[in-house]
Amino acid sequence: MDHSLVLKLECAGALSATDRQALVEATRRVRSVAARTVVIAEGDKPDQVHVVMSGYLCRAKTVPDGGRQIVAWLIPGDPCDVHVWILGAMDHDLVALSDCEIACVPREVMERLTVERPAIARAFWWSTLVDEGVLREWLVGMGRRPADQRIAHLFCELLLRHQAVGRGLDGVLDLPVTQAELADTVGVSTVHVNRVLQQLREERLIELDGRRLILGDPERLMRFADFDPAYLHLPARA
Amino acid sequence: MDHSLVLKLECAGALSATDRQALVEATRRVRSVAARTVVIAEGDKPDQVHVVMSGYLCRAKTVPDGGRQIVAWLIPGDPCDVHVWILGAMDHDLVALSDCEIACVPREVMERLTVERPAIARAFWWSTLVDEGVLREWLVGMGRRPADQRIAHLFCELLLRHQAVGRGLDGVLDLPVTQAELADTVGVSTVHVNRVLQQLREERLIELDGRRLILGDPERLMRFADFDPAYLHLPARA
DNA sequence: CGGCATTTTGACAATCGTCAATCAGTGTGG
DNA sequence: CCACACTGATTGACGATTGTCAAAATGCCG
Repeated sequence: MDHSLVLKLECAGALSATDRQALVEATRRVRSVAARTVVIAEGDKPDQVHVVMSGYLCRAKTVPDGGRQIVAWLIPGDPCDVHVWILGAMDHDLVALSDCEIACVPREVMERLTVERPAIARAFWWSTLVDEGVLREWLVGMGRRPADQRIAHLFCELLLRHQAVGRGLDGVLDLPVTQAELADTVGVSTVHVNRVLQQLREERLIELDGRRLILGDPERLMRFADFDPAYLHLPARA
Repeated sequence: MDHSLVLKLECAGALSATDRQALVEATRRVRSVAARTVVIAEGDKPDQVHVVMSGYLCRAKTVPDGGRQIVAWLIPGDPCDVHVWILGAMDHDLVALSDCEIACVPREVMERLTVERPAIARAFWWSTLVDEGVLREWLVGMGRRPADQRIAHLFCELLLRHQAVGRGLDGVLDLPVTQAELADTVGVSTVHVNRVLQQLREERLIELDGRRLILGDPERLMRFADFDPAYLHLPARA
């Protein structure tokens, strides 16, 4: 019981044993990727679907002044770009935030999977709808929440999403990313991220040493961050 | 040649005459809605797809302190929530920004349409992928662009999206919304929106009198806003 | 004319960015 | 083992953008 994609998709509803088997088969071909590798670049037109098996990927857009905005984090179990081939070209980059492993599912395999297995098609639909929900919630954060709440909110989200695929159940997450990457995510300067993290540590809301994030009291952090998990559309907690 | 939904979906590729006809049929039932009406509330589980026929709708999320963040604008031709029924419940409100007309397509009709007509199914897919692209671009704006560029960027986007459905070809858009609603959209205070609008008017980048927006030199505005239309995935300009 | 929503203005404060320097950790070559 | 380089974290001073509060002006509609 440890295949992230299966666990993730089962958040949308139970799958049959053969469905699960088909997903495991489809993701057998795995590629290892070093941190900071650009997996898909803006302008590309990929012909396969990627699924994160371990580590973190992100979606990022670059702005003319050299800045960068990260617009999504992908964790194990997350499929990327289930239907990219419908668009002419990628409008952003897909970049490895940490060392990670990525399964590559050719378009034909993907199409067969969704045509022959309605439960899987539906689950992928669910996944993209949730991705949209996450984007909307991030937008709310950017528009209405100060930087400290935004960062806390991100940590809450990462915890719940990891727990949905059987990780971080003890409140501990691997987080091998730099403060600059957090800054690109929450839309503030590196310096300000640093100050905010210190404050969050000060108030004992988080422990973070550069590669491990420990959330000792998630409920308190969620209250601080004004975090309501509804937008993740996860099944009720066991 | 004036059905917004048909024009919009044909951005994804040409449709056959019978496909177009089917879309016109499906959107025959129209509902008029006054500005500020909540069409679908957070927590609802709607069983029909809406399509904007005239006016503006928005997606909005409310935060505990009473604030509100608008996370999307819907203009004529835009379908909303093509597959909502897959999620348990709406995680945000759908609200009329202006008086508008909305077609209501029952779920069964929608499912028949997409099952029987692959080109239409594909076009709806394209539409949701573009919606995601827009969300990502807004996030970039919130994170990396100052308020004046964000507002200018919004205006550029509205112009191009309208032009894609045959409106605003002369650079003039109806915009019967308040500065407070613009503020909720770009994530700044009403006061600041006011100051920014004055500055944009000062520099002759826009004309705006409360219900009409005139963009006399769209190219200049786009340069100012750092606007790259690629994320809208529109077909090349005629 | 009299409300009412909206826009506009000004003064002041808070959040956050920029710049520049320092500190800490890690890996490499001698 | 140590000097060195390099990346990332931290700190402080200062400034810019933007928020808040409160009031006044404008426009709309009955």
